[in-house]
Amino acid sequence: MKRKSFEKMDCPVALALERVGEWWSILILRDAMQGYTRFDDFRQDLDISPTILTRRLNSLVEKGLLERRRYNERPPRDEYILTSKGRDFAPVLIALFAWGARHAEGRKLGIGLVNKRTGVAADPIVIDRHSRKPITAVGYQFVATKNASAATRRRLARG
Amino acid sequence: MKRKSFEKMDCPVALALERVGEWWSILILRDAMQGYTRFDDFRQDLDISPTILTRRLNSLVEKGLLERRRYNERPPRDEYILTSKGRDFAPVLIALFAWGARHAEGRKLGIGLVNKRTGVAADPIVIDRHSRKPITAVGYQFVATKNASAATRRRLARG
DNA sequence: CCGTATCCTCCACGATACTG
DNA sequence: CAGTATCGTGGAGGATACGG
Repeated sequence: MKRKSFEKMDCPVALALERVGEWWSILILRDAMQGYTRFDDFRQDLDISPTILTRRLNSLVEKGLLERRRYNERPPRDEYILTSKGRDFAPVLIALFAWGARHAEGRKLGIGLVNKRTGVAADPIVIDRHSRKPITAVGYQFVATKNASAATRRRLARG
Repeated sequence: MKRKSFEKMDCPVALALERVGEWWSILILRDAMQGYTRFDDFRQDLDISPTILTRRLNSLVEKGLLERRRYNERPPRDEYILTSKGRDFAPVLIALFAWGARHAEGRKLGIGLVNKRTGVAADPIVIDRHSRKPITAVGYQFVATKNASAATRRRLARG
């Protein structure tokens, strides 16, 4: 049988799960936050089959988390850009990152949130107390890095 | 083909997804944070088939997010309690809650994070700046409520 | 009340090949 | 480079019945 839809549940958590879609979508969003925009970049980074990447990309566009933007007319070339709805998903990724890093038992991960350009590590969870907005994940790399500072490592270990 | 495992990816986000398991697991964790502990409570609240509930519960126990605790010997009765690893997942649920509430287009949800005992609403994302620890979700109800204050509603709408 | 056993269905995902 | 087409599969999830 088809999986029961969470759509009718009166709970934002269930709604969110329903609307994001599938597991791959979350990793695609992660990549998008790092600045990935093109099909083959996603494909290579995720090691995902092109078929399923097409499906997930289309689904994310449909659901309003990504938007397709034509950047070349002949031949037609599209790139996939985060919408504000998609960017709003950053806190979820940050929370997942923190949990995954903290409970990566048996894994020797160099961990850190690193700005790709500057190489500077940031806290995985930083909320501006006044604006109540989380620091956006755009520009930060969610992948594990070998050169995370000891301080960052300690912060992550503490949660 | 079997879905590719995220286990070998060197990214805490992928690891987290792999270790949580399936979609139902996340809703089960949500319920557990509300204080649900027993099989039939989960089953009724989620409207999930008993077969799959058993599977997901066992999986969460295996993965160390829940622990089984016998509370009655004859007949044998178990309840499912969040471990610290499971409790650490609260920020993810809070972030999912916030995102889902904010982007519940076309849904008229009374929204709020409400303490079940006191009925007091809380911010969906509140991080203590000094301890850097998010307020635990235990004791708070993630379900949508009709009586969320206008202020809470506005906070949620702002993100 | 708390599950397990059995059987079934569907779809997310994969492999591969091919096109503008 | 950026996809689509085709075909196949495993496992998550479901229905139902049964048992301690």
